[in-house]
Amino acid sequence: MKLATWNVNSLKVRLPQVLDWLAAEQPDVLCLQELKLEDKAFPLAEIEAAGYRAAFSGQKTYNGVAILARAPLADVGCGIPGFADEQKRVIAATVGDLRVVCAYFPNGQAVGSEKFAYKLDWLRALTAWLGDELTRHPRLALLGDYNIAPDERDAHPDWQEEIHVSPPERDAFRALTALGLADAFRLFEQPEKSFSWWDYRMMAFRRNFGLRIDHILLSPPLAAACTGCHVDKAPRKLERPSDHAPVVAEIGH
DNA sequence: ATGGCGCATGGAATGCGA
Repeated sequence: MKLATWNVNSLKVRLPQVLDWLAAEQPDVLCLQELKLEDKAFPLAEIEAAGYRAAFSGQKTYNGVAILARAPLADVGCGIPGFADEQKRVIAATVGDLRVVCAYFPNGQAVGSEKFAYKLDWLRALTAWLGDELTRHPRLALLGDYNIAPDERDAHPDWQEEIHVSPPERDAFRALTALGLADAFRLFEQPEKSFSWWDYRMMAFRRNFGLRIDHILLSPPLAAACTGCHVDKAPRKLERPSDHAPVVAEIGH
């Protein structure tokens, strides 16, 4: 079974790339972030024609998340229960015996800003909810754009900003793994300077000036069955790419 | 210190992302 996550930075613009990628990679589950479109504009017909079903929660201009899956999606929920938020950042669904949570974590803008405080509040709420969710669903995967580079290896040495690498953000990431969730990427040997996002500017992709901020966290039974995890840089090389690349994890039976 | 690119909105210039 193949699980994947991809921040597409506008599903409207990236739909042809998403359809090509689905056809080529045949994931069982693909989580999308930054749809940047309202639900009425979601390209459901095209995705169903590609052999996938979809659960989605979108809004105009910003945010927006979706789970695409070959199998039916059950028990769909949007947002973090008990955390009032107009920003569409979380969607969860059960696919077979798997609980899939797709999340677009807040950017945070700058350490100490209002948006940074929101990021930390959001992370606290997410972590508390997932603690509950794990008791109900032992086979759980949290996929998405975390906007956190968990440790030193996950940021280019020349990354100057504090955002995405600050101690409070990394503490919040560790609070998630402390629930028992494993970073699928780090279950395996990986090339040095493996990243999942590269700025559009400064020829960042060509220089591999990036961050690893897109992650797949797996609960213990899934981590035990995980046979591989990698970043697929191919879509980042296309014309008009998203600034993020897909991350893929393979799970055995 | 700033902008640099791309996307959205709206129909130019601005906000935002990371």
